[in-house]
Amino acid sequence: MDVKTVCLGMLTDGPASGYDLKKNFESTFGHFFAAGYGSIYPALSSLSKQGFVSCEQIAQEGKPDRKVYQITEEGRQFLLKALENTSPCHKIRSEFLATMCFAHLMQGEAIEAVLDYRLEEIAKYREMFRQLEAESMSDWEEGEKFVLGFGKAIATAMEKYITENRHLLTEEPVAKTAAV
Amino acid sequence: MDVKTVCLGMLTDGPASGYDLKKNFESTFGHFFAAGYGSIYPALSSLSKQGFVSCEQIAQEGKPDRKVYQITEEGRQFLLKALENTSPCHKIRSEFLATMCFAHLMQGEAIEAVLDYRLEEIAKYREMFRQLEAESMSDWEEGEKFVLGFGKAIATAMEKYITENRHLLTEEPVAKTAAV
DNA sequence: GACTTTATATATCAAATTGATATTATACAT
DNA sequence: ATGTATAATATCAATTTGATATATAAAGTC
Repeated sequence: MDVKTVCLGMLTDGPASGYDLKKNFESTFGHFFAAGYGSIYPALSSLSKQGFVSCEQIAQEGKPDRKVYQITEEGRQFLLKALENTSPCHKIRSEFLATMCFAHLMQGEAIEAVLDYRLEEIAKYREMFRQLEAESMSDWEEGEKFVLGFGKAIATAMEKYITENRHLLTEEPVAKTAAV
Repeated sequence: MDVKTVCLGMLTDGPASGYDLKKNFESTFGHFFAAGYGSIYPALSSLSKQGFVSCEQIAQEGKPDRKVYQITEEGRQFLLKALENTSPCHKIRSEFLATMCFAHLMQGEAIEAVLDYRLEEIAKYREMFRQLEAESMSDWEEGEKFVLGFGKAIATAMEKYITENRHLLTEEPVAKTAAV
């Protein structure tokens, strides 16, 4: 599943512009499947060329025309086929974990700073989840609720693990010859 | 932190060829920071041009020359500077979660298949962690142990969440007008 | 004995993606 | 006044992905 397919999926919820989709990516989707303008706009032109979306151009004063995309029947069929893939991947790209693998080359303070930063980021996620639940959860599909819960569960597990195990990285190791 | 920096970090463990580094990415690193030949080889040539690694070319019969790279003092300095970044990111790209967001467009059986596949993948991870611990953990740096533990904790949390919440996606929702 | 897969080793390339930047106008703060 | 946020598009170099090409030996399978 690429950015094109995800955009198509978002359009099943109603017509939207590239700008609208970007907001979608920023608020919720982006936390497990990121995309920027650099991939959204090319995705929409490509979908348009393939006939999977139609585009209505709306003139505006002072701003560029608003291009509102709508999924077509062919687009819907393509999406349903794409969703039949029973082995979608789940990948992590973590500069955080890569950095921690090299902790032995770092100063204790730098390690602490990295861990603190990660905990802050996790706290931000949790706050975001909390707000989403309070504000707009009533009209969500079950799938979206499942995904939000998944995010919460992982965030909790990460926070717990880091808090309980950070001492492994920052305490001075016992000298290996101590027992001799 | 890009592939170049991670390769440099791996070379602090001793000289290695691109092929060797790829094996490293496959066995452990790849599970949180993937890289293929298409990024490893260009990374090594680039590091070589910058003087961060030196290269010894070893002739072999029947096979291409083996190019063994070694980190230089300048490379080590560059790496240490890169590790001073106190806000390394941790990103997820999950076709799995994206698919689940569109579960309402899917057949119940397809949803089950996707969830089962994910659970199988997690089981594979856990088995890999188990093997790594049994085989080669004694000579690991603390950082590597921390990262392995992190992986295990997340895998456990994902498995638990999916098992306990999959019914949300596959059970028929109660009709919304039932209470009327 | 024939055949297939795995391991050794490099390299390249099109396509996708990232992250930043450009453009232009309104509106709201400081 | 000056900066920042919002609305809206678009482009681009650099990076990364995933696949493919090349060539040989060893090991496993039928």
